[in-house]
Amino acid sequence: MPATQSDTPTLSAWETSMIDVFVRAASLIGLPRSIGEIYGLLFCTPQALSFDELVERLRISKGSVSQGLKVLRQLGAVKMHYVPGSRRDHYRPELSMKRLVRGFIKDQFEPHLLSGSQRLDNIEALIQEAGDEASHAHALSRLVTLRSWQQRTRKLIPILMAVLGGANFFDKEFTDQETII
Amino acid sequence: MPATQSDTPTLSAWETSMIDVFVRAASLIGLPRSIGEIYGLLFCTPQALSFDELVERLRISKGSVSQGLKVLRQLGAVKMHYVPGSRRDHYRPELSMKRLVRGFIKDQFEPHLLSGSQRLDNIEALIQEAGDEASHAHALSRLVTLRSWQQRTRKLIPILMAVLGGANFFDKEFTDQETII
DNA sequence: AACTTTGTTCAAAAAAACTTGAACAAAATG
DNA sequence: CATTTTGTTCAAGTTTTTTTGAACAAAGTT
Repeated sequence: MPATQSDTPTLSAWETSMIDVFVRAASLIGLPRSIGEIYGLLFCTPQALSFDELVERLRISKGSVSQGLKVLRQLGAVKMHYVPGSRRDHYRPELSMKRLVRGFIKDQFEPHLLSGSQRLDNIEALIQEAGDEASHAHALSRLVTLRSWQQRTRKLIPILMAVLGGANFFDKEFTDQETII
Repeated sequence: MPATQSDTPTLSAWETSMIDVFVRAASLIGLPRSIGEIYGLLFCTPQALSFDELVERLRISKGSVSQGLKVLRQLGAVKMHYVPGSRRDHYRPELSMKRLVRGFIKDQFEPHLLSGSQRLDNIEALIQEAGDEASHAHALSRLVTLRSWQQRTRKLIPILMAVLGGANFFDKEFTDQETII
């Protein structure tokens, strides 16, 4: 098979299925399909891939790849990888579950928790201002519940990270260059 | 103020803000606005509310309320509450964070984990069938990574529930009828 | 400096998700 | 049994999100 300069090898069956897993996972956590595809292909591929290779192999637009990589970089889900002799940026997937989860929580979760605290203070003020004295007690007690949920969520995150970071003897990966922590 | 038979009291400022918190929380976990509104209003209100009261006070369609309550029931986020002398179904919010989280995980998370296992087995078969012998090793090692992520997620869930269920001395609620566990 | 390569931005198009409301079913009432 | 009450279903309409691609910027080459 004489390869002309730009024949894009189509995705193999197993690659398609594995990418599909990431597309579903992305949608589960509220990220668009294209982001799942990009991370998925990087995950499947032994070498770092360039912008153009992602565009060609996935057959999605440059715009989608550009925005997708931007989000993935923010999340810490991909790392840029210098390839000598190439001017293009190359990308590798982050393979540590702990770092992936931390990135997601830091970027998508904690901001909401924070702004949440201020919102609850605001609500407390509104309850005080409200005319209806009779229902103050109930309103305030619900506010207490809400604050306790917030606080518990905050305490949960470090525990989660500790469990993910702890002695994970069951998932060493010996065949990869990367150390999976 | 002579109340005619169907004057709908508009939502107070604090109710609106508190409902807003739930609308945001809903969107964070991928649920539609209307579901956040319904749960939010139930959360704000001392008494159980009927279907019609939800439609009227939130000013959303019967269809939205019907579908929203269906999802909330599935999640275990609302409970039906019998009100003597009324033919209508009445609803109360589930106030236990543990139960809310469990309902969400059981309904939205675990199914994906399960189907995930079968998908990975499928991918393994596809890798074996694939012609490209050279990349088998890499593909299989990535599959191992994926399985370890799955397994860790599965182990995480009981820990999460245990932490939520454990001695949570800081969030007792004394003023409500319900026991918050 | 003109040209090429590489990647970003953003307005418009396309797709997906959500909401509505009218038609319908189920059960209670008279 | 006809009628009313209560709630569900679903096709069509609306809104939101995602994708595209052409114009643009930045930096490297000749």
